[in-house]
Amino acid sequence: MKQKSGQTSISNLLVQICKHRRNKSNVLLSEAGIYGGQDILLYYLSIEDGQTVSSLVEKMCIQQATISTMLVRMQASGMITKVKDNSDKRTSRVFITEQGKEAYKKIAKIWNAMEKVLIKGLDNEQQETLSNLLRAVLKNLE
Amino acid sequence: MKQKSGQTSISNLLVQICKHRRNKSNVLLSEAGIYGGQDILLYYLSIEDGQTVSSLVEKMCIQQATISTMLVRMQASGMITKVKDNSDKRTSRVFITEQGKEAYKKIAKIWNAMEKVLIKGLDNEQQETLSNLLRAVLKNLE
DNA sequence: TCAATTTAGTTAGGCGACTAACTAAAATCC
DNA sequence: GGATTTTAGTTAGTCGCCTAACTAAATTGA
Repeated sequence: MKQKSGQTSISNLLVQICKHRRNKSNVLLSEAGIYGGQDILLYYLSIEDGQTVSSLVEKMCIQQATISTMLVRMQASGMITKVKDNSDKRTSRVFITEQGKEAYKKIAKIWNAMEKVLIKGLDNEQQETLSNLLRAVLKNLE
Repeated sequence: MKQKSGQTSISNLLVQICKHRRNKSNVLLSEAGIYGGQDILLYYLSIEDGQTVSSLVEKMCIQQATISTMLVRMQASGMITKVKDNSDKRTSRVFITEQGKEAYKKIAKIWNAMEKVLIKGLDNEQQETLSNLLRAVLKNLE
């Protein structure tokens, strides 16, 4: 059996979708004063404030180095603050600022809007099916 | 109806999948001596050699600026060559080198391997369903 | 014909993401 | 208790990707 590849593969469809999703998302996020990637960080901080950098790294599935420079920028832009932990002087705890909270409100709206765009025209059953299949794919990658 | 968001949304699943897919892909591609993103360029060149930069930009859905620096690097690493077009001195034509062709052979194998990983455990019908749903999502984004 | 506009690419600078090499602090172990 | 190892983060450097500003060449249009 000849395998699909290139243009027609699921892999390529995913790449295309992510490219477009990211582009659309970035346009909207820039209106909230943040950059793509920072939204996820603010999401996790809004779930639990004052986490360590390592904790965020684990949840966000990114490298320490990535988040490190990201936090420098986000502190500079006033979205978060970083406080050294006294009980363990290696670690820093990250807190979301009021400005960050305001930004996150916009982010939540943007995510909902993005989701609506993505699933436009799909009925509940199709959404469920897609969700299940994507979960299977994700599992395959982990 | 409460909308799904955050962790459980299709948008988030797609982000997760793409992150993992990209990571896995990058590991394999680095063994072929190229970086993520360069594979797609070599793919389009292998389909049609000697294209203009604009032509590649259109197919790859990226900005001229992105491909411009990318081509500088890929010419430096010996994957492609760039030749000024005499009939239109604004344009350059991009050619894949022998080394680039060798790299592409590896890329094709990597893509097939990636596809296999992605769809592991899904039967033909599920693959078809997923493919159709992803196409619908992609259409929603365009 | 010659100025104005469009088109093709490049350069500069910023962000997310990565690896590798590093510092500093905590934990472990002899 | 002191040396070794592990853990937490940072810094430097590379890439892909983007926007904005720029150059140069082709096209259009009065």
